[in-house]
Amino acid sequence: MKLHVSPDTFPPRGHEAKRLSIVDSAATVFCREGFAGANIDLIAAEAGVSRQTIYNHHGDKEKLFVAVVRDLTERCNAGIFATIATFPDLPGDLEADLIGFAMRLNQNCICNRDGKFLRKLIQTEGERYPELFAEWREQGPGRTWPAIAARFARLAYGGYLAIDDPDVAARQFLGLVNAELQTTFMLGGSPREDEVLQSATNGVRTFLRAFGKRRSATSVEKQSALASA
Amino acid sequence: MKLHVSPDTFPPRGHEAKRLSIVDSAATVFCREGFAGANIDLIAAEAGVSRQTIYNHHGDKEKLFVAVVRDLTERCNAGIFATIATFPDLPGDLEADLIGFAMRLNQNCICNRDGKFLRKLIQTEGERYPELFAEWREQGPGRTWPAIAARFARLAYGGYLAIDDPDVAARQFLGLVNAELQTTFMLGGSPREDEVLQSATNGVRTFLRAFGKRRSATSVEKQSALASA
DNA sequence: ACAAATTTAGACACTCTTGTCTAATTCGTC
DNA sequence: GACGAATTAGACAAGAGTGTCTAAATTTGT
Repeated sequence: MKLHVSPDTFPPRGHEAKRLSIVDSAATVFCREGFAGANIDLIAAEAGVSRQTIYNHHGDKEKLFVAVVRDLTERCNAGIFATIATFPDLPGDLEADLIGFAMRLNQNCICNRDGKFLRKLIQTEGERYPELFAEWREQGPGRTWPAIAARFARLAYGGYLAIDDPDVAARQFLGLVNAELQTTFMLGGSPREDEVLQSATNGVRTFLRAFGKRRSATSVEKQSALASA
Repeated sequence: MKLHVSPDTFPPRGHEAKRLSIVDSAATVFCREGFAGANIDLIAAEAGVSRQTIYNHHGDKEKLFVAVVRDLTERCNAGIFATIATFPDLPGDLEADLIGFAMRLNQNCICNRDGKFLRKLIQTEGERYPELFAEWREQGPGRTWPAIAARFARLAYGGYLAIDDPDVAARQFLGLVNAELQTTFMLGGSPREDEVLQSATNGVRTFLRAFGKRRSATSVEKQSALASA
């Protein structure tokens, strides 16, 4: 009698797989509808799970929401630190290397599913859960920005850049590299890869016009415009 | 018949005054609670109006929301264009003048009540009303960004700046000037004035390191690093 | 002061959602 | 194959919110 109608998904694998599936679907729905607009039945349907299972796992709509944010924060942070590890400490072509770094950061941490969702949840529900998002602020920007700043400081110390304040430079790097994506980010969309590349390229070029030394032998051509002053 | 030149002086009671009060309170509540979480009774209470009056004026929760966004877009745009009119076309001290412009833009258009609310509504409900926010995109960034770019182009033509692409430069100017306010913006907060000034100052300095000519006599020191060629 | 228009408070029907409960079914594991 | 744990569908109570309606009170124009 019981006809298990699960058209797209695999049959229930295990206990943890179900938990993951729930948090995943919850993230999707919370982002699309907002906390108040999100519907537990919809989350359950999207996760291919009965409503009761959600309550068994998380107890409460609010607890589920907190679990979603914690999960996203953790995964995003891991991604960012993994990407920071690829920062070019000994650049061959500084411009190309920084563009590559910016692209990895955007594609793997900011424009991907987790990054988009976390950003949206912070924007929409940040004021309602001050302690939760204060935690994000400490764990996220509070740790990643200094880490990026340290890498820029190392480049400056190595003679590749002329930087006064590495913290300011790091924030400005991020601002420049994302300068052309702001509107898309606001509306919750995902920029196409060529848009990301365009923004990163323009951003890095301006960054290097401000902070670059013509030292780094390989990219002499790019610096020539600067030198033509 | 209703052609009265009446001196609609006080806020207390009037037909239009009530309409304004409703839209105002609705903006506050929609921003705080999101569309789904917003409660008509709460809006009515906050506006000092009965629930029925809201339905008389706007007919519908959704129509009320649209009225709020249209209202905010219009007022914000007016503010931005008014501020663009103060752009320094013939700068005395370029750095100081650009910092002043950035401060006016931030304080009067981005960090003020209307700007904060509009930004939040776009972020939270943008995906649910594609046509409404497409309209905003055209009327807002679609018109203000080129206007700012034109001003930068004029500065470049006047020999004050070395800019390749004025549109890119304009977006990067905004990105730099707000680089240190991103986290605060995300969480829906209002940065303190000294934070805004700090970000604007740092942003403009970097902008001028990238695009400035050492022409502008007053800020020679900052350009010296660049000039060390 | 009078009449028309507007606003108000409250009741109301209706829908939707949360979270609980139960009994049947399925899964994991031995 | 069998047993305990997890999952399921469905019904359910309780609460909240929207939008309508009405009769009374208030404001507004003349």
